[in-house]
Amino acid sequence: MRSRSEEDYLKAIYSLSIKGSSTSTNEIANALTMKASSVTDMLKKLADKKWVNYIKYKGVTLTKEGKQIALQIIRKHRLWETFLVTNLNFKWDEVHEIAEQLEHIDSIELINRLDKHLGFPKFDPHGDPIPDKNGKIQDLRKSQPLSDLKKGDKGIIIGVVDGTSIFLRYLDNEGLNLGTEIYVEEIFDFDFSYKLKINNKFLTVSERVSKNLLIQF
Amino acid sequence: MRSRSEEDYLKAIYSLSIKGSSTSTNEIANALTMKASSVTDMLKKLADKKWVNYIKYKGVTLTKEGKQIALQIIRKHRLWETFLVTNLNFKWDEVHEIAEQLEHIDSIELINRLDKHLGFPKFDPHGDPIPDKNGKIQDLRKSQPLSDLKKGDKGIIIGVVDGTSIFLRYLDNEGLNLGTEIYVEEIFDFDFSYKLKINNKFLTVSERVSKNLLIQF
DNA sequence: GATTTTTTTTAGTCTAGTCTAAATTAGTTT
DNA sequence: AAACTAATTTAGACTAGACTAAAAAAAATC
Repeated sequence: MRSRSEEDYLKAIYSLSIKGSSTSTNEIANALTMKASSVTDMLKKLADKKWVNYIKYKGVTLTKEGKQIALQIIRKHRLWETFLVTNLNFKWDEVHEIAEQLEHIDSIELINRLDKHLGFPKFDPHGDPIPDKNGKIQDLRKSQPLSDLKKGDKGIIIGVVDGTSIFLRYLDNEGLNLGTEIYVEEIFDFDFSYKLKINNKFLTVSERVSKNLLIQF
Repeated sequence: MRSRSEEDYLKAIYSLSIKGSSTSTNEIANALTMKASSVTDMLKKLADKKWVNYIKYKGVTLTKEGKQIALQIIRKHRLWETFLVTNLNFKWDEVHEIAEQLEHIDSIELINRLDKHLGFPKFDPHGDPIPDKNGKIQDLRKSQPLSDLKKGDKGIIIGVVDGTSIFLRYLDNEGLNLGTEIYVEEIFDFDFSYKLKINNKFLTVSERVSKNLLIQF
């Protein structure tokens, strides 16, 4: 069996290894808000269990098995988030902490039935893809940050780059939800802020926000 | 915050103290399959937190606060079981282990929304009452074991005394579900087995079973 | 390439929650 | 009430998973 702690490490290593191959001790420590020495300890244990390839001072990668475990945890996390939003009417910025707990519930049967109950969704409420029971992830929908759009372009919001709670709450507040259609009315040169038209109302967002919003094309 | 272990102890003490007031160290150890010495240790910790009244060698009772916590865990357990059966189509004998995990998920908002989603059920799939958000339990539905019925009596199955998995699986197999209407066709003196009529079919159950099945009257 | 800085590992400590074995208290029997 | 038995507690040990501080290795700078 796997401990909750082990699962957290595997998930973190997976996320960090998406960009760039090998992951460093410090990166992991940072992601989990732990000390580097604790990470070193755990990496040895994970290596013993053949879930990671670990060479002292040289960083770590997931083995096939380790990657598969990480994908299953992400699958659980995203399915539970979908459940919370679509069945229990949570807002998409309220579900992360609860899903962090639910993702460790151990029952394959449970998660497969939940998947079926939700209609085998391919994307979670944040627009992130949900791995299937074999760990396969549907190709990401083609998207680009809002900051790549030009004046006069239009598109639909399908996700965010940085899913922190504060940012999601901001979006919700401004009426920027998944599926919202936007039109670029104007781009201001002096600060690269975007004036958007949404349902015939106008809203100006900062450059920072424009880089965080993913638009389908 | 409460650890999972602490919650398990409080729940066990609650269950054991339903019949008889004070609970002994050994009873708890037995219920949790642990050694008595471990229980003693934990009882001291729970007493420090004012969740139990503990006097060395004299057994233990829950404080008001401890009882309230236990009731909330039982509430979560039974709501999750209801969810698993009514929404995910699990059989009632398959849900216990999963609910044992889910009952420790920490979010009051989650459980209240789940309660609402399920239509504020008063009883779980085993016929056990579900405490409300204030810990109030609806009066048990009036019931008696099948073994108290006489020839010619009829009634509806509304619960079981001993909810072990083997027994529940047996019931399911024989078509004895919650809500099933039964008629006592015959009682055999030599072994006190019951011949029942169910949907115009006949089924004979042992004395043991007859003492475990609760019938509404 | 020698020196300094940063990263990583090692060594040793701590806590929660378990255990075994020994000691103590309570309950029961004669 | 003394002696035995059963229940309970104490004392000491272990593991997982975290930490701090010091040592070692790698990377960066001069």
